[in-house]
Amino acid sequence: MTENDVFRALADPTRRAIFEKLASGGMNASALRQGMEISQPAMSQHLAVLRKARLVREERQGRFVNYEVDPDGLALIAGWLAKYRAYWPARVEALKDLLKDMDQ
Amino acid sequence: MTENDVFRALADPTRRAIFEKLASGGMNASALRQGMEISQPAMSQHLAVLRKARLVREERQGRFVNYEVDPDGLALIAGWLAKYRAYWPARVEALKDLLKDMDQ
DNA sequence: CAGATACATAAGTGTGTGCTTATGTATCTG
DNA sequence: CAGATACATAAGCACACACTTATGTATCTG
Repeated sequence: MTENDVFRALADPTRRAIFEKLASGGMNASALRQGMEISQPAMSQHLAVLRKARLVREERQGRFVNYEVDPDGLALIAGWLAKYRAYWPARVEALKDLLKDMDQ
Repeated sequence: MTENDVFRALADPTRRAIFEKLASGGMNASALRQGMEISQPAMSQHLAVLRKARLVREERQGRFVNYEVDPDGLALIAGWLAKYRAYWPARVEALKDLLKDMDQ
């Protein structure tokens, strides 16, 4: 898992769609394919790229492999972005509100 | 400028290096090349990609073209990341501190 | 105006990427 | 054990990408 792995993984729209789907709840590779018009090998290859970037992690459950979001990859992006936070001051207040919400 | 433009622009390590250099202060294309072992056309092409992604914007000054960070591209990444903020709760407090600092 | 400087664009090339088809591996079921 | 199911991996192919060399365009200077 390198910075390059993460950015390259997110550079593909299909992979971002897969990631987004997983963000709404973990599921196995077959379930991920539902409504996505993508072949089984293509999905498997995309998941391998996302795994290498630690954007996703697997957990084998018998015959199935359950996938879920791995926070590590996201954290790397967040860290990268934080370095340039000086450039989006207008959005600071909005972000603060978001964080306030996260406290429940 | 689309989400795809931004992620694809950041997928290249040379472009991230260019962006990072610009983040420490605007400069022209020739100055950007200093210490970067990159040809003039390659730099120009990378800057075109970053421009299309609105990660960078230009301002012609006579014979020179001054480049600087454009917040719009960064904001798009920040927005994308915000959708998945539920996955890095451990870093919320740290982020809050960062935002507090930004208030000066 | 002529040359130099700063940058952009065009065209060509090797390599990487995302797909395909085919096959392999692991687990479950009868 | 045999077949089915879930997924991974291998190999090949078309296309995108990052580079190169060559040339174009705009601005400055003498």
